[in-house]
Amino acid sequence: MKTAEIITKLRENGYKVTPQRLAICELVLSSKDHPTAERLHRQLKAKQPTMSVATLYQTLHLLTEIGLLQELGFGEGISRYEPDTSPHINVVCEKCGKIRDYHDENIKELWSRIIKNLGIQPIGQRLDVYTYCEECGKSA
Amino acid sequence: MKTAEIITKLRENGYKVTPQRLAICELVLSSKDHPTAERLHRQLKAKQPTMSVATLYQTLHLLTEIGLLQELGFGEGISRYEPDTSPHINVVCEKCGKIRDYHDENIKELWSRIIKNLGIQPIGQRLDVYTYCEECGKSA
DNA sequence: TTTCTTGCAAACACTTTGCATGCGG
DNA sequence: CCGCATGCAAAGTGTTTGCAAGAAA
Repeated sequence: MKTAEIITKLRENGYKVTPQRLAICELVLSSKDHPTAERLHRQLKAKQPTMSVATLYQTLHLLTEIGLLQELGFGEGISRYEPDTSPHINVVCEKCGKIRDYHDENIKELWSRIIKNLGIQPIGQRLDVYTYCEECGKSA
Repeated sequence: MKTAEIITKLRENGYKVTPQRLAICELVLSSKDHPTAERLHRQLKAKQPTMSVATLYQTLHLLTEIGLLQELGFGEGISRYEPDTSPHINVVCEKCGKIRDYHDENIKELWSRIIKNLGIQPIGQRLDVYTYCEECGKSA
């Protein structure tokens, strides 16, 4: 997502555009590896040393609010953030916690059929599959 | 799950059978409404006033470990516990947090396709749909 | 100028840990 | 009797809040 689009989205939803918000948005919306808040904060501080966790969390929440981000809560109080909000499968390694997104047309089709049967209007979804990734599988 | 079965399961996995563990197991394994640790603790204390949170969490973890329970982590550090570990959909209300399980034949089909297409042996899954439940939908 | 946002620190909620006592097998 | 389990309280972790100062529109 381009910076210009982000600015538009923020303004559309009544949020002011600040350097902090832009930095957070650009980082998290382009990330492919489901970062934690802690890691985002660490990366952001490298560029803007005064970046506070309060601002980070506040921005993550507003992005979730306007549908640009999904928060994936795991046990042990850890949340990871994911910019891909379309229906797909999160392949999660139970050992190292790595997450890989998996898109498949067949699965999407089947999923929409299930949703239709359910007879509700979903505002989001989360499809996790827990497994051991290749590296962890070998050592297990 | 019957008490006798629980005892067998615990022993099979090398865990001692204590009154606390039995009480926790009987409560959580028969619960249909995805309780939080806090609510379980409150209910357990009514019967056994000395029941500690430490024991509760330790037991919840061992049940997860031996596959009798699934921990559903949400944002904000809240976990809910679910005794149904078979593939099904958690219909979660975004407003009140209520969770309803949904079983559907297509889910089995979805599940087997995931296994085939991904070429992995999953050790668990989590399928959430976020929506507004009937009561909350009306007021929204 | 007005309102929203920031950054800091303190507060918070939930969960885990350390350790002495106690019970299961 | 040995070793794991319990209960308590303290520590820990990740997130949220209150508030004064600062920036966006």
